[in-house]
Amino acid sequence: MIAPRPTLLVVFGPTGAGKSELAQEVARRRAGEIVSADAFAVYRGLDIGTAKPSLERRARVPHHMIDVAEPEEPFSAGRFAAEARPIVEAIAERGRLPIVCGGSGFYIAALLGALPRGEARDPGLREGLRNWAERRGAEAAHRFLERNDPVAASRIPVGNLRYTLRALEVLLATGAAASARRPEGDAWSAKFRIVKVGLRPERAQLHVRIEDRVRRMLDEGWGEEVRRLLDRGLTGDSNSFQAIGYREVAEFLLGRISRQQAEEQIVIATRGLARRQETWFARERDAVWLAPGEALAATLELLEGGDERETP
RNA sequence: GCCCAGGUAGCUCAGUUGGUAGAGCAAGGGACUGAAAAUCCCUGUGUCGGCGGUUCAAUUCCGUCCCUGGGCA
Repeated sequence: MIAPRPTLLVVFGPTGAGKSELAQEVARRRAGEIVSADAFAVYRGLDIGTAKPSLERRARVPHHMIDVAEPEEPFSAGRFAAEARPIVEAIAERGRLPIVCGGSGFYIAALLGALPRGEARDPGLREGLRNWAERRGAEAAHRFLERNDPVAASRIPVGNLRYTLRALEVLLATGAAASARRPEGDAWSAKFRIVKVGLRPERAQLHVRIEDRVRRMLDEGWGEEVRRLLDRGLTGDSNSFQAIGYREVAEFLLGRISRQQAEEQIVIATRGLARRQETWFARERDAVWLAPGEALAATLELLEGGDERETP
């Protein structure tokens, strides 16, 4: 007999699949609170372009991990996990249902224990490595990694300079091979009975939804939002500005491309994102996969019985 | 109506001094240990506008027709 564990609902799927709507409805019916797992909704001021839930929605159901960083700040999966965990715990302690909901698979994985302990991060070193690689080339960087951490080098394609430099950063910052670092495991997540729900919309339908959504975002003032960020001095170097669409909208504001071109480019980029998200989530073996239409009823069913009372 | 330039992968185009063709983008698949909406890897048969002709062989040469853009009337 193990101690009853509180339930943690995790909802994921590609952009535009209807995750937020599902989480919102479940939260209302099961006294839940939503912990957003979205790498860009963490930023203040990025609202329309990140499809952030409206203030009305947030007033009805408590949301967390939204607007927790300034747009100039760097953010990371590790920081997300560190900040979201106490929040999830607190929700459960209040006797309410924590619902982690988002499309950033890496963030969800980090929350549940996929990252090794210890940041092994060094921004100064990273910058130095980047400058070095700029002069010596990606091949040289990869060769250097090959000599010092052959296992990591064998897993990283020569063309993926970002991964190569990250492995070197870990190596130089900690003195140990990046490939030797082990995920922390389920030390934290074992505290919960985790119910994973994956939304799997039909591809063609998802594409239509994405088109509609991008157009609506532009109609609803995405341009003004980007204008505000630019006026505030935000540049393309900021992490937050890597969010899909922000560069395109900025280009449009500068008159370099037409609104239609911006819209098309954003739709294409979003489709690519949705595809990569599906690839990422396909690894989730213990998830229940649902079509958006049937998701609410099925999810409530899965939650039936509430927290663990008996173990079969 | 005449002249010129084009009609090649879903799109933009390259190319074949005659031996049935290739890039970018799109699309699809995949990887992903603190930038992750990021980063990277893999996948290219299409009546080479239609029809005739020359040729062992035509998308490539010739003729003709159709379509598109520009110019002249």
